[in-house]
Amino acid sequence: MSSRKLVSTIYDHQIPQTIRSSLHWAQTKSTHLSPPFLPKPPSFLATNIIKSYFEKWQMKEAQLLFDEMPNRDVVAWTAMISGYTSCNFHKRAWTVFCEMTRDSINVVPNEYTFSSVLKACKGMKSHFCGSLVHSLVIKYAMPGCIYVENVLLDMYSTCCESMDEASMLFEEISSKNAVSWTTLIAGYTHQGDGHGALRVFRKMLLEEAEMNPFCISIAVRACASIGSYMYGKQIHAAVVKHGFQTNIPVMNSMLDMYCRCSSLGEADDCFYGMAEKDLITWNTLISGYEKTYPNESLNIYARMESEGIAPNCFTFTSILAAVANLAVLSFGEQVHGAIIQRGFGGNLELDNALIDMYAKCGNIMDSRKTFDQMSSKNLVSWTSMIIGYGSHGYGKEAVELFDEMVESGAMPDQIVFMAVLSACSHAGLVEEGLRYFRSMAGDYKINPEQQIYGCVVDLLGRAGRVEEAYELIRSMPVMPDETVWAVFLGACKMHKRPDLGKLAVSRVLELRPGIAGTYITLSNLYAADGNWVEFAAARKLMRRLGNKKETGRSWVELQNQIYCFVSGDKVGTHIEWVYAVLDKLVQHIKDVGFVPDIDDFLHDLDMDNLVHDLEVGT
DNA sequence: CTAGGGTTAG
Repeated sequence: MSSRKLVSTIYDHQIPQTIRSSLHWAQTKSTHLSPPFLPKPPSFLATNIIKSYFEKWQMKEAQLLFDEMPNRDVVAWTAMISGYTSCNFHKRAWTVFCEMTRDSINVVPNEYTFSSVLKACKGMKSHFCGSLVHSLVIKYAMPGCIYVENVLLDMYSTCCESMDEASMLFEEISSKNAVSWTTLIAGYTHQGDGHGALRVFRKMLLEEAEMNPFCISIAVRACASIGSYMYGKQIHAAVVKHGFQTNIPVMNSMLDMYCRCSSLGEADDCFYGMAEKDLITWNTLISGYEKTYPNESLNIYARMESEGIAPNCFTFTSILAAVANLAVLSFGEQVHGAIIQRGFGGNLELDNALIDMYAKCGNIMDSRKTFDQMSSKNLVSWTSMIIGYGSHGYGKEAVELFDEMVESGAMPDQIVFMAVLSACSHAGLVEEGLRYFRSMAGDYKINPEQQIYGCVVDLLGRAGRVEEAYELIRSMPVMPDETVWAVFLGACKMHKRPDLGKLAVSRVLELRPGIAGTYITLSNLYAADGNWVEFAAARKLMRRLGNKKETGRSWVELQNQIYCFVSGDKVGTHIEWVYAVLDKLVQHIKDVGFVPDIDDFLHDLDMDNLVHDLEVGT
């Protein structure tokens, strides 16, 4: 319906069903006006209709009506700005604001206008627009209004790289309220500075500001982000004290906190203690179990379905991650089917999770198919695909995809560089990898982090260029951490360089003592040298640590059955089939000229037992 | 006509 017709229907009292409710609302608000419809429709009536259009996401209708309003006051303008913002059309909201300022003879923005447009700036992540509005706020002598101050705070928190501007502004607010505190804490948390967030939260407690569920839930989220079980537990006590245990968002973030602090038992307690749960509650538990117990994660999902709760995109991304961890292709395909069936096909995050799932389940073709069919891609999409190629040994494809990504205009980050570097490393594309490494600082002004150095050390090390890898470590602008040395250690081991290897071991032990694997490698280095005294000493040290290297497991999926086995397995379901397949594989790799490295195997099994026998004196 | 919280992917 055109707005002209709409206006005439208002005159004719033929109110369409769609706007009857809002009109009714307007009438009850205007009982002092008699008759209810003035010769010209009062601005507030049209404004309320505009508002109700936006609530139904009917932006065209709202705009049409606004365009035909004879007297557009500040309230109508603000309704347009806030309406577009609430529909996530932030740029459009900004344009409306600009139009409004051009009409400044007839209309002057007020605190409502500034609040709305600042929210749009936040949505656009535009520090430029935001500070422009800030200057207008000052010009119109608007500071002092707590609504405007709080949304300015929020805008600076989201649009700035650091929290400096926001916290400065916060200090200047004379009458801070609970919203101001919550906004500041949320700002720190969302920027990944959990410690900063908790510092502010502590200050808030000391100043005895009003405590409410909003603030608690974001503080708990801060605990979760830094993995602080101690603080999380303390805030849990405060939650009980304030009687917030029935608040679902509070308990959801509490649940998430326990999951991220790997206290799944307490997460369970939270979950079962909740009288009321919502979809986020279930999703949080499913995603909490996904990393460590993917099996259990799927069980929880099954329980959720049996209780008649419908999953959403969040649910399915966690489920796909669980399936990817389990690497069970047949299950992954079923989940993919369910996703399409429920109408979640084409969701960006889900497609990214599908790429990852198919790659980890060994079906790189379907990863690529998913990737190609995506209508829009983000960095994660490209990275997932490159990691998939890399782990399948398709270095050339990974490199090509990276170049294609750059051509498409996407801005690479550390992680996607790690992906392409590790793909180069596994495929032996040393020169290509080094070129990418140099381009990071050269073309993209990215300072490589430790993990990038780890990748390049691996790249050189695998290719046998151990000396160059060592030189790279020595030339690093930051102190190499234990992960870099550990990678280097692997290269020393692979290319039989006990001299540099022992150096690497001592660095790893200095920086991160207590990892059994380091001692194993050290002892193997001595074994390769024939130095059995040192070998035994290293093994002894390791045994004293008491922590064992996690057993590596392998499994094959055959006709919808999973057959799981470990090295040296003698028992298991159809273990003889496993060995039959294994024999064929070994024959095949021998045929293509591969010589397996059995050094570790010998030391780990036979020599270790020998040392043990010597120790106990048998 | 205006402000703050909880679950997803590399």
